[in-house]
Amino acid sequence: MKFVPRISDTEWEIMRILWPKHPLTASEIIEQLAAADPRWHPKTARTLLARLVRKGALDYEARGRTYVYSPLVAEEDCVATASNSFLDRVFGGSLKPMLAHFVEQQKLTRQDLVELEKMLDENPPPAAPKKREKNGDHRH
Amino acid sequence: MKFVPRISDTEWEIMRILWPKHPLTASEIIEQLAAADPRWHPKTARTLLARLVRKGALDYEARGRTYVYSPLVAEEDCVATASNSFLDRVFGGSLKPMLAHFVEQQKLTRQDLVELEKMLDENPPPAAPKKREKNGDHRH
DNA sequence: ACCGATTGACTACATGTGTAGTCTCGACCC
DNA sequence: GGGTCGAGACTACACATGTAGTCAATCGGT
Repeated sequence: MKFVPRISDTEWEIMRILWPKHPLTASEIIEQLAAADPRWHPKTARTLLARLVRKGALDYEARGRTYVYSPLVAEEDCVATASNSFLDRVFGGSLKPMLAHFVEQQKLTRQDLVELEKMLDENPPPAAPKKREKNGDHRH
Repeated sequence: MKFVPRISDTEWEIMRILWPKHPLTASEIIEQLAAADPRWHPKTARTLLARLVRKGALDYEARGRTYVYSPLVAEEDCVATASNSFLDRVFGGSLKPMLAHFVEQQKLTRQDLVELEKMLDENPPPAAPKKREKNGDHRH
């Protein structure tokens, strides 16, 4: 149960830039954000970078006069946390209704299912499957 | 593209009580919430009910001296919205990485996949598949 | 050496969210 | 009929979030 800070919607966009490639300077990050969506304001991005650092999601290191940023938290941990939280919130924690939803939405094709089965073949489940920690204790 | 208000984490817990069975009085709702998690404070629940009404997610009707609440928005619409938003945020909008994630987490068994295929058999995809609206325009 | 551009630091601010308290009034119990 | 209790109305308040502005130092160019 690694610690992952709570990452907000817009903050995710920044993390998803840094996970695949880092370290990056603020301007490099801002450039990528703007490329994906020109509505990004540089100042907004810088604020979010600072917040992510404060939260412990990113770290930076001075390189000359500027900083280069890198993730402090692993993508897979954040993804797992966000997925569990989504699952609990929207589908009461059970996976099958979620999948059923995507099948109904025609987002999921037979081809996808075949590929997933192949993944299972390559990734055989261990004897003792991990159990998921339910209920994210959001109240204090 | 039905309108669905933004529903917060805790508000979801209330919606998920009302969707399967309604109308319900505030006390009935509070009772169910407390049964699931005794940390729920009645006042908190009432505040959320009021907010959901203000947002247009719920409606109420006086029954004697109290109100009975019912959803104004369909569960499937809210689920679809939340799912798309989650998918965009965490997996950049693509379903397969998400499923891959759940397979890796051993949350998804071969049995599940078989059942999904059965669903596909019963629910054959139409000739022209719906396309998903990307990008939730969260900036102003 | 001076000027403008850039960088990070700090500030701002409306709105949303989680959590709950106070206030008022009518209903019900003696 | 007076007290109590529960319902709903309104208020509170800290923290998060999206969005950006101001300020001061500095770097690079001329």
